[in-house]
Amino acid sequence: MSRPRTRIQRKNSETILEAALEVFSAHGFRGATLDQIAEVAGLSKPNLLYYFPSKEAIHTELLTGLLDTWLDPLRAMDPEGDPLAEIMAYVSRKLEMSRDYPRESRLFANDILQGAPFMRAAIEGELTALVTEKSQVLQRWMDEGRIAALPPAHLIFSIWALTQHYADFDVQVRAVLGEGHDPFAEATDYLETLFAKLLALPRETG
Amino acid sequence: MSRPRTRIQRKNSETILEAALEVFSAHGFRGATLDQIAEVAGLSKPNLLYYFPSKEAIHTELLTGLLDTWLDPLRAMDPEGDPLAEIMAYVSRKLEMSRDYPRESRLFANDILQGAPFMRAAIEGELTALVTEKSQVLQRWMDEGRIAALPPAHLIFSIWALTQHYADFDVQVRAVLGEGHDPFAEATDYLETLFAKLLALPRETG
DNA sequence: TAACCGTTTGACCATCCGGTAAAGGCCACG
DNA sequence: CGTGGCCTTTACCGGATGGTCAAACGGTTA
Repeated sequence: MSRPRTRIQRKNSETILEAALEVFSAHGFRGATLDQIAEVAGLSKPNLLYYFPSKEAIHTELLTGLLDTWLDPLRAMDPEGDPLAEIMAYVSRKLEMSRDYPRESRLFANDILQGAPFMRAAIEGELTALVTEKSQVLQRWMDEGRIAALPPAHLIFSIWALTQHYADFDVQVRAVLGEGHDPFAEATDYLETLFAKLLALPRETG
Repeated sequence: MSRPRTRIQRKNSETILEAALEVFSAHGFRGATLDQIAEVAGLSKPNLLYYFPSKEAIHTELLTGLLDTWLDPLRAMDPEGDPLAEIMAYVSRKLEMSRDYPRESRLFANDILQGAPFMRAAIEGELTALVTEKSQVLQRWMDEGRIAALPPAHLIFSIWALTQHYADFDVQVRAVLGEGHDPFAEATDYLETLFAKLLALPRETG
């Protein structure tokens, strides 16, 4: 189903993947059922299996199809740009992803939490390669004295952790903050402050 | 089974809960099966159900039994202590929990990720109360000018996010870092730097 | 209009899984 | 050393669930 031919195939495949995202992200792979996905998609279960060979195939296509999108913000970090601005923009984009695409965030989180049974290959390949590449950029910026010197990989981890937390642990964040808070608006300010302080060059000791 | 009477009851209940922690944290509630837990525990499935009334009862007892332990590091933050030292100690303890009790971290993460079907009450009650209490302590420290002024709840979120990341996303962290790294040792240094910079009082503008 | 082909569905199957029943084993106590 | 009661197991049940199949549907084309 990777190359849908007819219009109806394209439409139904998309409908199914959208429904699958909804259900898989909310219940995990094992916790999701084809019946649930079928209901959300407005299709019958055998009809799902006309478009995809199995439950696992739907899940796999979802993950692989979304991975690129998920890594785009990091890819967009420009080695020729201004270091601080590039990193802040990356944090900002990543937090927007958490706000606008929390289901995708949870989908990935579910898998990685359980030892990445589905994403292991992508993590060890594509993702590690990208982080390695961008770590070198960060390291160069640090060597050039344009941002504070820090372990680049851990800097990236902290960006992931802090931004994805607001998507993955949304219920907890909202419960703790209570009514009358906009978690993402507050997080935007807070993370901007945090990374500004973290990356600022240490003052000359006088 | 909350009050085991005989020695054998106590032992088997503990064995079951230990096995359940192993299996639930690795596969989530729905992904775990009683047969898996029974196998890990070295008991038969009906035997599990002699000690606990249902799969859900095992899961619930696990969660409630571990919640207090999980919140202990935050509870231990002393309002009368030195602000920076207290917070740094909290970060340190929380990271140690991630290192020494990753299964517990994943158990909670699994539930919250999926909307906290099991922990919702505890999150809205106990956890929110504790965070509220400690937020006031942090706010006072900020008002007294002893640490940088930041939104207290978000400060706590960032401690959770950054420390738990190393437990919950362990496979990803290790894949990205590659061989020859000690994620937790490096994280200790990195997070110490991060929070030191974050909490440092802004210099007088000269 | 008839026939072809992509699409949809109702009925069904096999397996997995949480849970039950009842018989048998085993230990502690008298 | 026997008996009562705690513990364990074998066999099994019923519902949920992933997946199959063949028939039916419907739109496009000759």
